[in-house]
Amino acid sequence: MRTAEFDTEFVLRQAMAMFMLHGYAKTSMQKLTQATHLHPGSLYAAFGSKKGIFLAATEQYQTDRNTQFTALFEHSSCILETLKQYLNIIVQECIDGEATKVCLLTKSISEVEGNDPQICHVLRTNLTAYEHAFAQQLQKAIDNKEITNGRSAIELARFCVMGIYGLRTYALTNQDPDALNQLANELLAAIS
Amino acid sequence: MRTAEFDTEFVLRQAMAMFMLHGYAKTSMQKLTQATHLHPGSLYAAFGSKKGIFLAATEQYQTDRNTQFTALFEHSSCILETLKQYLNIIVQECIDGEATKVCLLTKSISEVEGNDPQICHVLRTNLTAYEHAFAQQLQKAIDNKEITNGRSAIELARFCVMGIYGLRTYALTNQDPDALNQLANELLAAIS
DNA sequence: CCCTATCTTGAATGTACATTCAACAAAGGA
DNA sequence: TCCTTTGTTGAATGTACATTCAAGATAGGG
Repeated sequence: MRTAEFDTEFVLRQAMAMFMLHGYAKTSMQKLTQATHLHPGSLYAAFGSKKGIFLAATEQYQTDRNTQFTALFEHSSCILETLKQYLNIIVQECIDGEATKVCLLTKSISEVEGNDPQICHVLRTNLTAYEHAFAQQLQKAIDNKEITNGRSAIELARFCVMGIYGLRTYALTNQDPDALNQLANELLAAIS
Repeated sequence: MRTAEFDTEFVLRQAMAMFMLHGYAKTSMQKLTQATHLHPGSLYAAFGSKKGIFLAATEQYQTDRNTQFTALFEHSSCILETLKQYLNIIVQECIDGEATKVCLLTKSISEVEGNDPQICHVLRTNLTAYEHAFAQQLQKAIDNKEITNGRSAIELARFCVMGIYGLRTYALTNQDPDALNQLANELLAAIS
């Protein structure tokens, strides 16, 4: 027998970074072998194909993001305050992040839409789960009476994720921190 | 002498559609020759390279979009009402458009960001011009006293385009017309 | 200590791509 | 009419890619 030598999480996080930086199509197997320090054969043995690597990286991304989200909101007494923190983190990622400037899921679904229904379906499922995670927190805020505008948690969650998608895209056109912070504040104001 | 036989606008609009459907990287010269009914040599004689074709298509896209925008707002007596119409058009494009589901500029800048500074710069410039066009209309609405919330036209325009970017991205995850229309209404409410 | 099952290595393979170019066609001036 | 200039054609070129695979390495069981 012989056991695999590499750390799957490390490999997937490196791959993830490549896909976020260069997109799905322009991330070559060569870039992936360099970033992961694995040879083509090992990557193919572990993940089957470039698409397999991408889907595994996507899953790792979702896991990591979900951990971060849960940690932030888990013991929050004021949901709106925590949401504000969350938006600030995103703004910061947009300003000084290299890979984290983008969301792997939205960047990829935009690239792949109409070309690969399988990848699209996985990405859509993950993004819908993200929306639901927001809805859950916003429901708590409604129950709390932090939010009293009569709009449903689902409705607010949709607006929230739409705002985040827009904010990240807008940041590609304008990196001014003041503008981005103002947008984040306006988003928060629009749901409270 | 001999004169060129093709219609540049037709060629660029066909190319545009290919780039919107498949993205920059996955639009091969073969797809472009098929869509434009031009042979590689003619395309290269006219535009120099694939990048040249893309940049020319981008310019045509901006021209077409600007014509549409201007036509809609030119003789508008109620800016907010016209803005509502504009958002409805976008929602409709998201629902039943094939190529028009996406904005060529945002889709491309998201794909190409970090890989091609030249293309990025052109796209950023065009998207900034788009934002300014909004600011101009919103300034009219402020002068009109249609909008009296004290926020500047620039600020409102930023929020507006961010919302549109987000709406288009959100539509890739959820095609439900009710959800999209509601988001459009909430966006409008957030700026009035 | 050796054997075998599994992992690693990286050169080889075939394909798809962007780009070039030499041959051909047309059009207008001389 | 013919000649020159410009447009058109599409096969040929070299490159970069995803994927494969045979040879080598390693670890644990017998």
